[in-house]
Amino acid sequence: MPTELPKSYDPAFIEAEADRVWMEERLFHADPATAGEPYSIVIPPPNVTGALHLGHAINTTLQDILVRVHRMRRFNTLWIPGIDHAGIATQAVVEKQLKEKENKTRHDVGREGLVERIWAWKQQYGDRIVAQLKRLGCSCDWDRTRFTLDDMCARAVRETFFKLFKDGLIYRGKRLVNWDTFLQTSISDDEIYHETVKTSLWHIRYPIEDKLTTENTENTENTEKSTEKKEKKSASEEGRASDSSSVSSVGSVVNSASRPTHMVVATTRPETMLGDTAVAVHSEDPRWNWAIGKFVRLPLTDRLIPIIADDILVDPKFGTGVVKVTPAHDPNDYAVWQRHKGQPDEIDLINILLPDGRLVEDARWKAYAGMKRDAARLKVVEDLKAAGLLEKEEPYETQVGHSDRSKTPIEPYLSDQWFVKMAPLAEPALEVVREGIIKFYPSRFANTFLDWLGEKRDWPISRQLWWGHRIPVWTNRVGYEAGYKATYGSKPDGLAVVEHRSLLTVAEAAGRIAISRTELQEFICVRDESDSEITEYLLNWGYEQDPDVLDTWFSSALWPHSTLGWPDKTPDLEKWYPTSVLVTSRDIITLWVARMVMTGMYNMGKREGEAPAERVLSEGDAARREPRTPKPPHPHPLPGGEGIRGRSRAEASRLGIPFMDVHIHATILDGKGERMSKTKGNGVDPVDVISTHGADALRFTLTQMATETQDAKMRVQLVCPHCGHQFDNPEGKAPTVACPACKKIITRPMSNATGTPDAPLARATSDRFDVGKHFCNKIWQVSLHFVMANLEKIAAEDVDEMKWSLADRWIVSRFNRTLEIANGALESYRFDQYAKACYDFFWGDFCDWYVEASKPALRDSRRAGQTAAVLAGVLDGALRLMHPMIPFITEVLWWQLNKVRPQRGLPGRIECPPSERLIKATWPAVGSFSEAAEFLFPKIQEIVATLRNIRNQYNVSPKQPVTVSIQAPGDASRTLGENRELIELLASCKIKDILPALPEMKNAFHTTAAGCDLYVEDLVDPEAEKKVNAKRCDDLKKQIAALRGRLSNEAYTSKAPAHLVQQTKDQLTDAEAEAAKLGC
RNA sequence: GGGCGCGUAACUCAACGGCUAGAGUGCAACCCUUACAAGGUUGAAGUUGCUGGUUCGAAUCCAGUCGUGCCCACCA
Repeated sequence: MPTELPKSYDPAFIEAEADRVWMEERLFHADPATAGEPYSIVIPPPNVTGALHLGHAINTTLQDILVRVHRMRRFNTLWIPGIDHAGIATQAVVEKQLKEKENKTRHDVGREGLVERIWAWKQQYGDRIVAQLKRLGCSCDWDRTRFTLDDMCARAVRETFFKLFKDGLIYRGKRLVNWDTFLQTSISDDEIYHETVKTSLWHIRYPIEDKLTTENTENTENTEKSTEKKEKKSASEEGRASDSSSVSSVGSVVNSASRPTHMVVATTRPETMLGDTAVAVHSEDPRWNWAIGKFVRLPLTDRLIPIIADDILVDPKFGTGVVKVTPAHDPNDYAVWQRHKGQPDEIDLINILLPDGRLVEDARWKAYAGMKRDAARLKVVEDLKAAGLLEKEEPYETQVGHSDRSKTPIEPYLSDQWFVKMAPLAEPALEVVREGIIKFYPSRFANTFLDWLGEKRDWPISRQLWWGHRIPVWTNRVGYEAGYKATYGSKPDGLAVVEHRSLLTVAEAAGRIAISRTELQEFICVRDESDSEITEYLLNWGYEQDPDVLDTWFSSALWPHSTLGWPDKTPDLEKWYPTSVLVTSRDIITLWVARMVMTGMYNMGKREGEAPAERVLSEGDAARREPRTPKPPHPHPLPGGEGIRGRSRAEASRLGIPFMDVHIHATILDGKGERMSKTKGNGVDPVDVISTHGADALRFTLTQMATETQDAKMRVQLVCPHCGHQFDNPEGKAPTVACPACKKIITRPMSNATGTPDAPLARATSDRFDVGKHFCNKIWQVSLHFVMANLEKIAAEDVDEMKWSLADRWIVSRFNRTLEIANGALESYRFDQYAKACYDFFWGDFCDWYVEASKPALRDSRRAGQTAAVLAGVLDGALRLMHPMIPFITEVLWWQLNKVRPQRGLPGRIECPPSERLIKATWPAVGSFSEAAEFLFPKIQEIVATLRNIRNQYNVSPKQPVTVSIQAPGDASRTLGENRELIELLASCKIKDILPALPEMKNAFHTTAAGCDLYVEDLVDPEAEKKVNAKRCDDLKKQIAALRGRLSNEAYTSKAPAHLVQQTKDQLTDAEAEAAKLGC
């Protein structure tokens, strides 16, 4: 470090210095062998797709605060950083780039080629993210940086998949995916945008037939199995239908003569009727419930499909009350199919589309086979018209989902996917949150978790992508024989097949593979990626690895234990799992938090014997259980050495839960109240803010904004790269704008914009961060140029509290009070309160009052020594207190303080054990208070404020001292007398007398403060006096009236707490006394 | 449609059911006072969205209502 620190606050210098030392001395590095209770956090891994924005900045700042506090509290603290590979988003970005730069598709470069390119891209952008985190001051253990697609995570993924597969929790099933018929791939929900499309709503007649005709025409159905089912079904439905008509309410029985002969359904996609397998009505709709169990003849196909009841799908008040059901091509209808599956009224599922959007070749709709969707739609409508089955066609506007990538309409498309069964995994996860073993802060977010997980919807985990963890399942898609023949040139004989089977059995028993079979296929999950013996063998037998990859959340779900080395029993895992807290934003409670709890418990839970993952809470648990909604604690100290929480770590460890607390923090919004995101282009790069305000200012401001309920809105401004002018970011999405000051063109910092020589890239920032910058400046100035400058001049002497002034005792007590508030705030994740406590203390108490009070004392050789000691002790404590929030400035000031005054500390009040580096210093302990000083000093503040007020009212020049006499009751006059000099300095006045009784003061301005009479000489102006005092009198009168009213209310005096009643009485006495003095 | 929030000074936000509802910014006046003009002192600024209820007492709790935001499900 250079010997000379810059005179003015220079964040860039400070950040570089502190960062260099922290890195050189590896002070973020954690070692499991070190002593201390474990404290650990895993970072929510940012997506590698883009640069970080302020949302990430608040998230990581809060984590860093917790990490640094615990490091100072002597926990063995680890913060693991990392990045998420972000499946589809990343692949899409690279594919887009490929198209733009080389005009190639992914098929041109092939699977390996594409993945290689994505890795290269990842390297660049991953490094950028890490660099951003470092600039923010995140004290992550960079040696442990993980990536969700690195080898370590891959092993955990592989092992988890294998376990789930073996336990029968992974299965193959059909699912409706969002299918892009142009790119022929499924896409995620996030990549769909909805567009309003003008189309028609077609009303189609479906003729009703009863059961008799059914059996005659059933032959048109193709599979023998379904005929069999249908007959059974029809019979049972018949029973049910008659049941319902006899049971249901008035109006359900309709005269059969009036019954219609057809049903009318409305649709915007008429071609899908070819895949209809039912029509649904509401079971209590009197218009239709008589028809449940009967059939309709599906036009154009001549198929009979059942009329079923589905009260979830059908809203009887909407439209005709009849809904066509096309399970293979509509998500709601698919849900109907699922609901009725295995029930007596089970229905079929018919796919009519090919991956390219043409209609499947099928005897049932020969006329349309091979046609494109839109052509088929036209022809279906035409044919219905011709058949007289089109009731009407009306214009209609609807929202149609489009693929963001091909801009073509999405088709819901049925395909084979892998799923994880949720029920067995979800139940234990629900339990630990219900029981408060995992706690949410704020607590209301537990509901989000519970509601979502409570649905236990199976989790589709396969994605038709190339970027991700490939599904480790090999399938004999082509049958053994063909594959075997392709490899060995002949069909396998019986012996070979038997040998093959037994080899598989042996491998399965050895835990190398797991097998599941359907009638048509065999699925083999290979446990170890490096087990090439098995995989080569399988390939030779004609097995193929599933081409899909896993949902990116599958690897994220394992993050807390995979990053610590699981499945190995590493020292890291032993030491730091479960992690202490998860800090994240509310939008991924379901996608991420819930899944981490499930997989954590599944992989890490210690099951005794055969006991299932579910557990029964013991009595001990119940005793330890705390109320679900704890009130934010008022100042109280952190519990001693047993962690920031009182819950048992051992229990959490046994259950395998990934973290004990979940803190959901506020969301950062732009000036319009919209969430910051890359695609919207309203994200602000924290590094830009660091360049304009400094990292500490950024962190302080974000901490202050981290309230419990309110999201943080901030107006975004651009900094012109030409002239430095700062102006509001104009609305709209134009990539460039003109600077209002110099009129030159600049590029807006949107997504990955880089700017051009003509239009350089602007920085985005916000004047909301001024608070932090001003605060840091204040800290710098007072610490370096006042406190330390004085400490250099004044020799250290032993602390002797007997020599302390009122102000000395007061500031030390205030420090401890602040520390107590900060501890309570941090314990309940109320970061805003922590920031406010620091700010109020440092600026409001220390700078505004104590520093001023110390000035006369520092000039007095008898008092200078003690005052210097108090200044040093308080500054020491304050730097420790604020370091987690604003680490750079406090660290650099700390070094200087060490030089200037290496030994400091106020025994029993503020202990200051020395430390070379602040990051390694201890967190202060709450020392004892001075109640008397905290009572008396504010009286002086009040008198000073009143005198200042009078000066301003009278427009007295600051250079012109006024003469003041104070009449104060006995004790008070002694205290005031001791602080005469202080009052004189702060109020710029000259005090003549401070006495219990003053002679009559005729030529003086009279007012009151803190129960004393103040007389300001030479300011005699009855009008002005009246004006100044009139307002005070008004207030007093109102107050007296209110207090009297309260006391005369018997309900109040009898029901309100005694201390409040007493307080009211005291206030009344004081107010009346003051009113009397002022002659109100 | 379901769920969760929010509505307090011109702006951004605080405020365990209990002192005259606070702070920062902005605004006004005065001050380059020997740490700091990125500063200091003082001041103005509020029917706590609206209506009703519970209570000795409501910004706070309850009901309704209007406005607004987010998440989820989305209409044949």
